[in-house]
Order: sequence, then structure tokens, then C-alpha cells
Amino acid sequence: MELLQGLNEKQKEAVLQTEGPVMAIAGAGSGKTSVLTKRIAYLIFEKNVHPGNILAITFTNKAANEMKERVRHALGINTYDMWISTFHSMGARILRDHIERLGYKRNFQIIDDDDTQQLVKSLMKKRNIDTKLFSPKIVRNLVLKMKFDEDFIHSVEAPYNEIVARIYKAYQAYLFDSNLLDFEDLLLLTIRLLQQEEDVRAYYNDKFRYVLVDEFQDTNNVQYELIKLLVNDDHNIFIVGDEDQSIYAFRGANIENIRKFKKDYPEHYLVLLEQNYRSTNTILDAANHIIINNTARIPKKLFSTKGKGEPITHYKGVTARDEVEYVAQTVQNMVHRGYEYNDFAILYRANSTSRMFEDVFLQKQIPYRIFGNTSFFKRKEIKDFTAYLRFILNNDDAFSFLRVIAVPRRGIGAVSIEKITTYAAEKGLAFSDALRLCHEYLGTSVANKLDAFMAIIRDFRTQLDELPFDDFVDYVLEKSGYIDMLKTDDKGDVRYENLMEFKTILAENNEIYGDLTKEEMLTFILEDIALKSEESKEDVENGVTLLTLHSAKGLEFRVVFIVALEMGMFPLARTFGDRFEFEEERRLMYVGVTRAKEKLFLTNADMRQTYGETVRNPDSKFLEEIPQELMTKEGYSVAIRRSTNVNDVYRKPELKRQILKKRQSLLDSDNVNDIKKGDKITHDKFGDGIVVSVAGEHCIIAFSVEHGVKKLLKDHPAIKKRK
DNA sequence: AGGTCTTTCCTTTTT
DNA sequence: GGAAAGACCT
Repeated sequence: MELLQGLNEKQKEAVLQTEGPVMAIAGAGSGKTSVLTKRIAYLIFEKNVHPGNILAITFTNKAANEMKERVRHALGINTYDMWISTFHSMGARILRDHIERLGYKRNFQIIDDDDTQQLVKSLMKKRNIDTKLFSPKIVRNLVLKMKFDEDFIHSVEAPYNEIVARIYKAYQAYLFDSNLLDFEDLLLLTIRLLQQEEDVRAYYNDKFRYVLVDEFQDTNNVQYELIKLLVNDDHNIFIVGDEDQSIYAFRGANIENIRKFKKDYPEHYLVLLEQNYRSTNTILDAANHIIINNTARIPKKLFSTKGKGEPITHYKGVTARDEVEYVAQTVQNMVHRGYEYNDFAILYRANSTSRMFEDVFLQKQIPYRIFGNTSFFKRKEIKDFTAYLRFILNNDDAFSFLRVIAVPRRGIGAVSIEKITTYAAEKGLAFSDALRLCHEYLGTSVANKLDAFMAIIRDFRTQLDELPFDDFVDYVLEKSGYIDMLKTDDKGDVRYENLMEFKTILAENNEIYGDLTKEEMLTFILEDIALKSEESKEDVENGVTLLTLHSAKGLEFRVVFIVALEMGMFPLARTFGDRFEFEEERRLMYVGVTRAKEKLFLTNADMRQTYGETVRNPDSKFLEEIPQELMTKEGYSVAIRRSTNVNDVYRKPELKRQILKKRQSLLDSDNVNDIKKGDKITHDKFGDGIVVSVAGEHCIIAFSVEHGVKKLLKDHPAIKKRK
């Protein structure tokens, strides 16, 4: 059969065993994605299964998109009827149709993690809980756990237990009243719906005859529960996973689910995919030697028919800058030798590491793509504008109101808003009604301002139906005063451009959802934005890929650089004391190494700036775990390491003190602006100016007319003396 | 209330 | 070193 061409025996089994539960344990690079897509093709072409009867669940949007792409293009199947999505978008899609059964309104909006964090904080403040003494971050995490299991609160210790219990209640009520769902709700409410409403469950059980779950090792208990509710009595469930690649325990992923699956579906068919089609044996050897250090795992050894390949290169830079320059230089050299920019990936543990690479790549004109990081949709202006859209659609959305009322400022501040919410609470009114009826509570001037604002919002609601999206966006930006506000913002130009970019995105969606009402359309678009956090904006055709180790999962590249391999950077310092967490770091390393097809570079630096301070981290433990004969060493590691022992700095306090002292004196001399009255200086932000007077640490400087006269710290780094 | 300067916290990782 | 929150001044 043509479809099965190029598959090995094990892979064929995984495709052909269509009925009943199947568990495929698939090592890195074992052709898992192609098994998944071919299985879908086989179901449709050979078993005549309707695409609408297939549900494929992935973990990230990137994986979902890639699977869609492959099913659509490589196999020529129309994915329109097929559900290929993440757990969360699947939940949203089901809830959009049935959530009224749970008392919510169907035009609910999704609130992202940043916003829940803020919400918890403001709820704490409103209840006079000191957010300095009690971290809102901890409270929020505990509240989220309580969402999964209310009994969880009994294991929380005083005094947090009482606070968390209160905030949990308030938080849930707030979301419900505002018709908002957080990420957890997307799963939990779907479960509640399926448990509570038998006919709904029957509908989906009948619809989803074949369920496929990718990256099963990353499912948490709630997601597993959801899978079980969706799988019907035929038990046609296919899961693919690899416990060595479980990297989401921090988010509740539970490797135990693999064992639970075995128990819940005792009749399951097991397939082991161990042959690797991706990497050279040198790379696999290194990966095997790293992962073997983890205690809790089923032994598994990847093998490959590819040759030995090139050795791994470890480069140690003198500074982090040096490390980055080396990476850039190496990329360029290899491109001259015939590689494409597309062939390279730079992998790092934390998003913040990407900054310096961006700097250097820009400078050297190396094209690159960057995944994740500050997503387009998390920018202030975009969040502001989406808050407008949300509030226009739903006047009960108090959270969006708070944002919108303050940009631009409208003379309605914290005090007045507090009055409105108190009023709503006392009278038991919906937020939208409170906004209409609260006049007596407010001063006349504030009441008038609020009226004027609500009139604008009502007008926006009318215009939404009247105007094409393009014009609607311009209309809102103009009439809300947002455009005027940007004129005084020093980042106004960039912000404006981003908003125009956002307009384009809306217009594109307009075409996709052409047959819906404007309101429905906008609701879908906002949902999309909330769930698909990242959209690689700069669409470089051929560029180096910069991404975190987490988002690298499932991808492969000819050449991979894993950077900043230092104790504290990777593995992260906070994981040192916890074996469980440390082993997750190691799995992350394993994922990183196995992304490489031909050549692997491991880099780090002797010195780097962290939090604005120079630190010297020892080499990452993971470097030692790779057999040294697989590696060649370059850079600092060869030249200098023998003469200075980095660890001395940590062992000898007096040495450390000396270094600190020297560093301090360097800092001091760097920052001292020996300026006197009458000196001409230049300021990073205010431009050129003349020193009017100096007194102690401060000085008074006259800048150009638009900035005027300012009192500033004399030694502020933004001030430089002009020659 | 709003703007500016100063201090604080920070880095996991994703939906 | 940089963003966000807070303190302080107008």
C-alpha cells in the first residue's frame, strides 16, 4: 500500500491497529508525527472514516498547526471538518456551543494568565490583604490548584489557607459575573458539561469515533479526565508519548497518566518505536548518556542507521557576548559552506537569553525568526485595544472596563471605580447595570464623564455592525482618544504601527469567518488571540530559528546550538535542591540534544551579566554527562581553564570580596560624571542640556524647551558630558 | 489625579 | 540591565 511506504514494521503496526486503545511509546526522532498523520490518512482513505469523526489533540498550537499542515498538504485531506487542536481550544470550541447549560453566556471571553495574576492581586488589595506579606503569585497558584480540587485547601497552611479560600471564592465569582473564563475553566467546565449533560456527552461520543493524543506524557490529570469522557465505548483511543520528553510537570503534567492509561484500558495494544531517523549516532550517544542519569524511567535506548557523523563542539566564551559572537560567526561560516539559515536553531532555557542573540544577529545581518517571548498580543497597545473590543461586546466585563477607562485617562480614577464596584455588590447588580444606575453614588462631574464614556461605547457597538472592520478599528481608535494619547507617547509610533498590524489581522479573519455576524466574528477572533499567544510576526523566509527548549519539542534542525550551558542558567539554579525538578531539566536537555540531525554545538561563557551583575557560573553538569570523546573543545575552555580555576571564586571568600571590590570601583568610576555648573551634557532621553547647578548627589539641568529644567541624579548613567 | 523619578523585582518553561 | 510598581512631587 502506497500509504505505508517508507515506514518500518513498528510504525506500520501503529498505523494499522486502528481499533481499540493503542499506546505508542515513541522515542525522539522515531517518526512519530508521520505515524500520526498516516494513521489519520489510513482511517479516512482505507477505513472510510469521515474526517468529522476524528479528534486529534496536541499540546501546543505549533504542533496543531504542523499536523494540520501535513494532513492538508502532504495527504491532501480537507481539515475543515476535522478537529485538530490543543486541549484548550477544543474546550473553548465545545463550550462555545453548550456553555449556556452551565449558566454562562455563550459570548464568554478568555482571560490570560497575566490578567488572572493581576485580578488576584486587585482582589487581595480590595480586601486589605497586604500584597507585600502575601505574594499574589503564590495565592494565585494556590487558587488555581483549588479550582482543580476544592479540598486542596485543607493541605494549605495558615495563614495562607484562609486568604486563599477567600480569594478563591471572590475570584470565581468575579469571573462568572464578568462572563470570563480562565485557561483552567476551558478544561474544567468542559468536564463538568460532559459529566452533567448526558445528551451533550452522547453527542460528542457519537461524533468522535477515533481520538488521537499527541505528547501524551505532558497531559495533566484534568486533561486525562477529559480524554476519558470523550472516548466512547469503542475505546478507539491512540496515544503517543515518551516519558523521557516529559517537560511540563511544572504545569501539572503527570507521567503517571501513562500507567493510568494501562490500567484504564487493559486491552490496549503497545508499540515501541525506538529507531531514530533523525540524528547521527554521535548525537544519539550523547542523548542516551545524558538521560541515563535520571532515576525514574523505563530504560530505552535510541539507535540510528545514520553514521557516526561529526563530533559535538563545545565552545566556551570568555564572556556571554563572546559566546554569541561565536555562534553568529559559526552560522555565517557554515552558510558560506552551503548551509541555509533555515538549517540552524538556537535553543535556550529562558526567553531572556534571546536578547543578545537578536542584537548580534541584527548587527551582522543574519536573518532570524523568534518564537514566543513577548508575543505581539501581549503588547500594551494590543491589550488595550482588545480590552475595548471585549468591553464593547460585553458591558459586564468589569476587568476590561478597568483597563479601558484608564487609557486614555478620563478623570475617572481608582476611587470612583471602587464606588461603582461597591455599589454593584451592595445592590446585587450586574456590572453593566451598576454602570447605568450608579449616578447618585458619584459626584456630578464624574457621573457625567462616565455617561459620556458609556455613550461612546454604545456608539461603538452600533458602528461594529455598520462599518467594515478596517474602518471600525480606525473609528474606535480615533473616537476613544487613543490616537491622541499616542501622540504624547514616546513609543507612540511603534504602538501605532502595531495597532495597524492588528487591523490587518482582524481583516484577514474577516475573510475566514465571512458568514458570521460581526459580533460572532469578533468573539471568535478574540478567542483565537487569547489561545494562540504567538504568531511569528516577522515572517523571514529563510532565517535562523531562536526558541526555548520547551517550544523546540517536536521540531528538528540540521544544526542545533544549545546555549548558556552553565549551572544556574541551564539547569536553572532553583532546581538544584530538588531531584524531581532537576531531572526535568535533564529531560529538557535530552529534548534539546535530540533536535539536532547533523551537528550539535554546546556553548557557554566564563562570565555573563545577570540582573546587571557579572557572574561566573561553573559549566553545566549536563556537559560532563556527555562522553568526552564525542566532543571537541574550543575557545576559553582550551586556552585559559587550566590556569584559573573558576571554582576558586566560590570557595574562597576573600577572593570573591576582592572581585566584588574591584567590580564596585569599576562601577563607581564608570558612573561618576565629573560635572560642574555650566557644563554641557547630553541625556539619553532629554537630549542636550546645560548644568545650572550641582548640589550633593543632585544637579539641575536645563534642557531644550520641550523638556525644560529638571532636577536629576548627578551620576545617573543617562547623563554624559559633552566634549 | 496625573506625571516623573526611584525602587524593586526579576527569569522558567505554555495554554 | 530592564520592566513594572511605588514614592514623591506638582
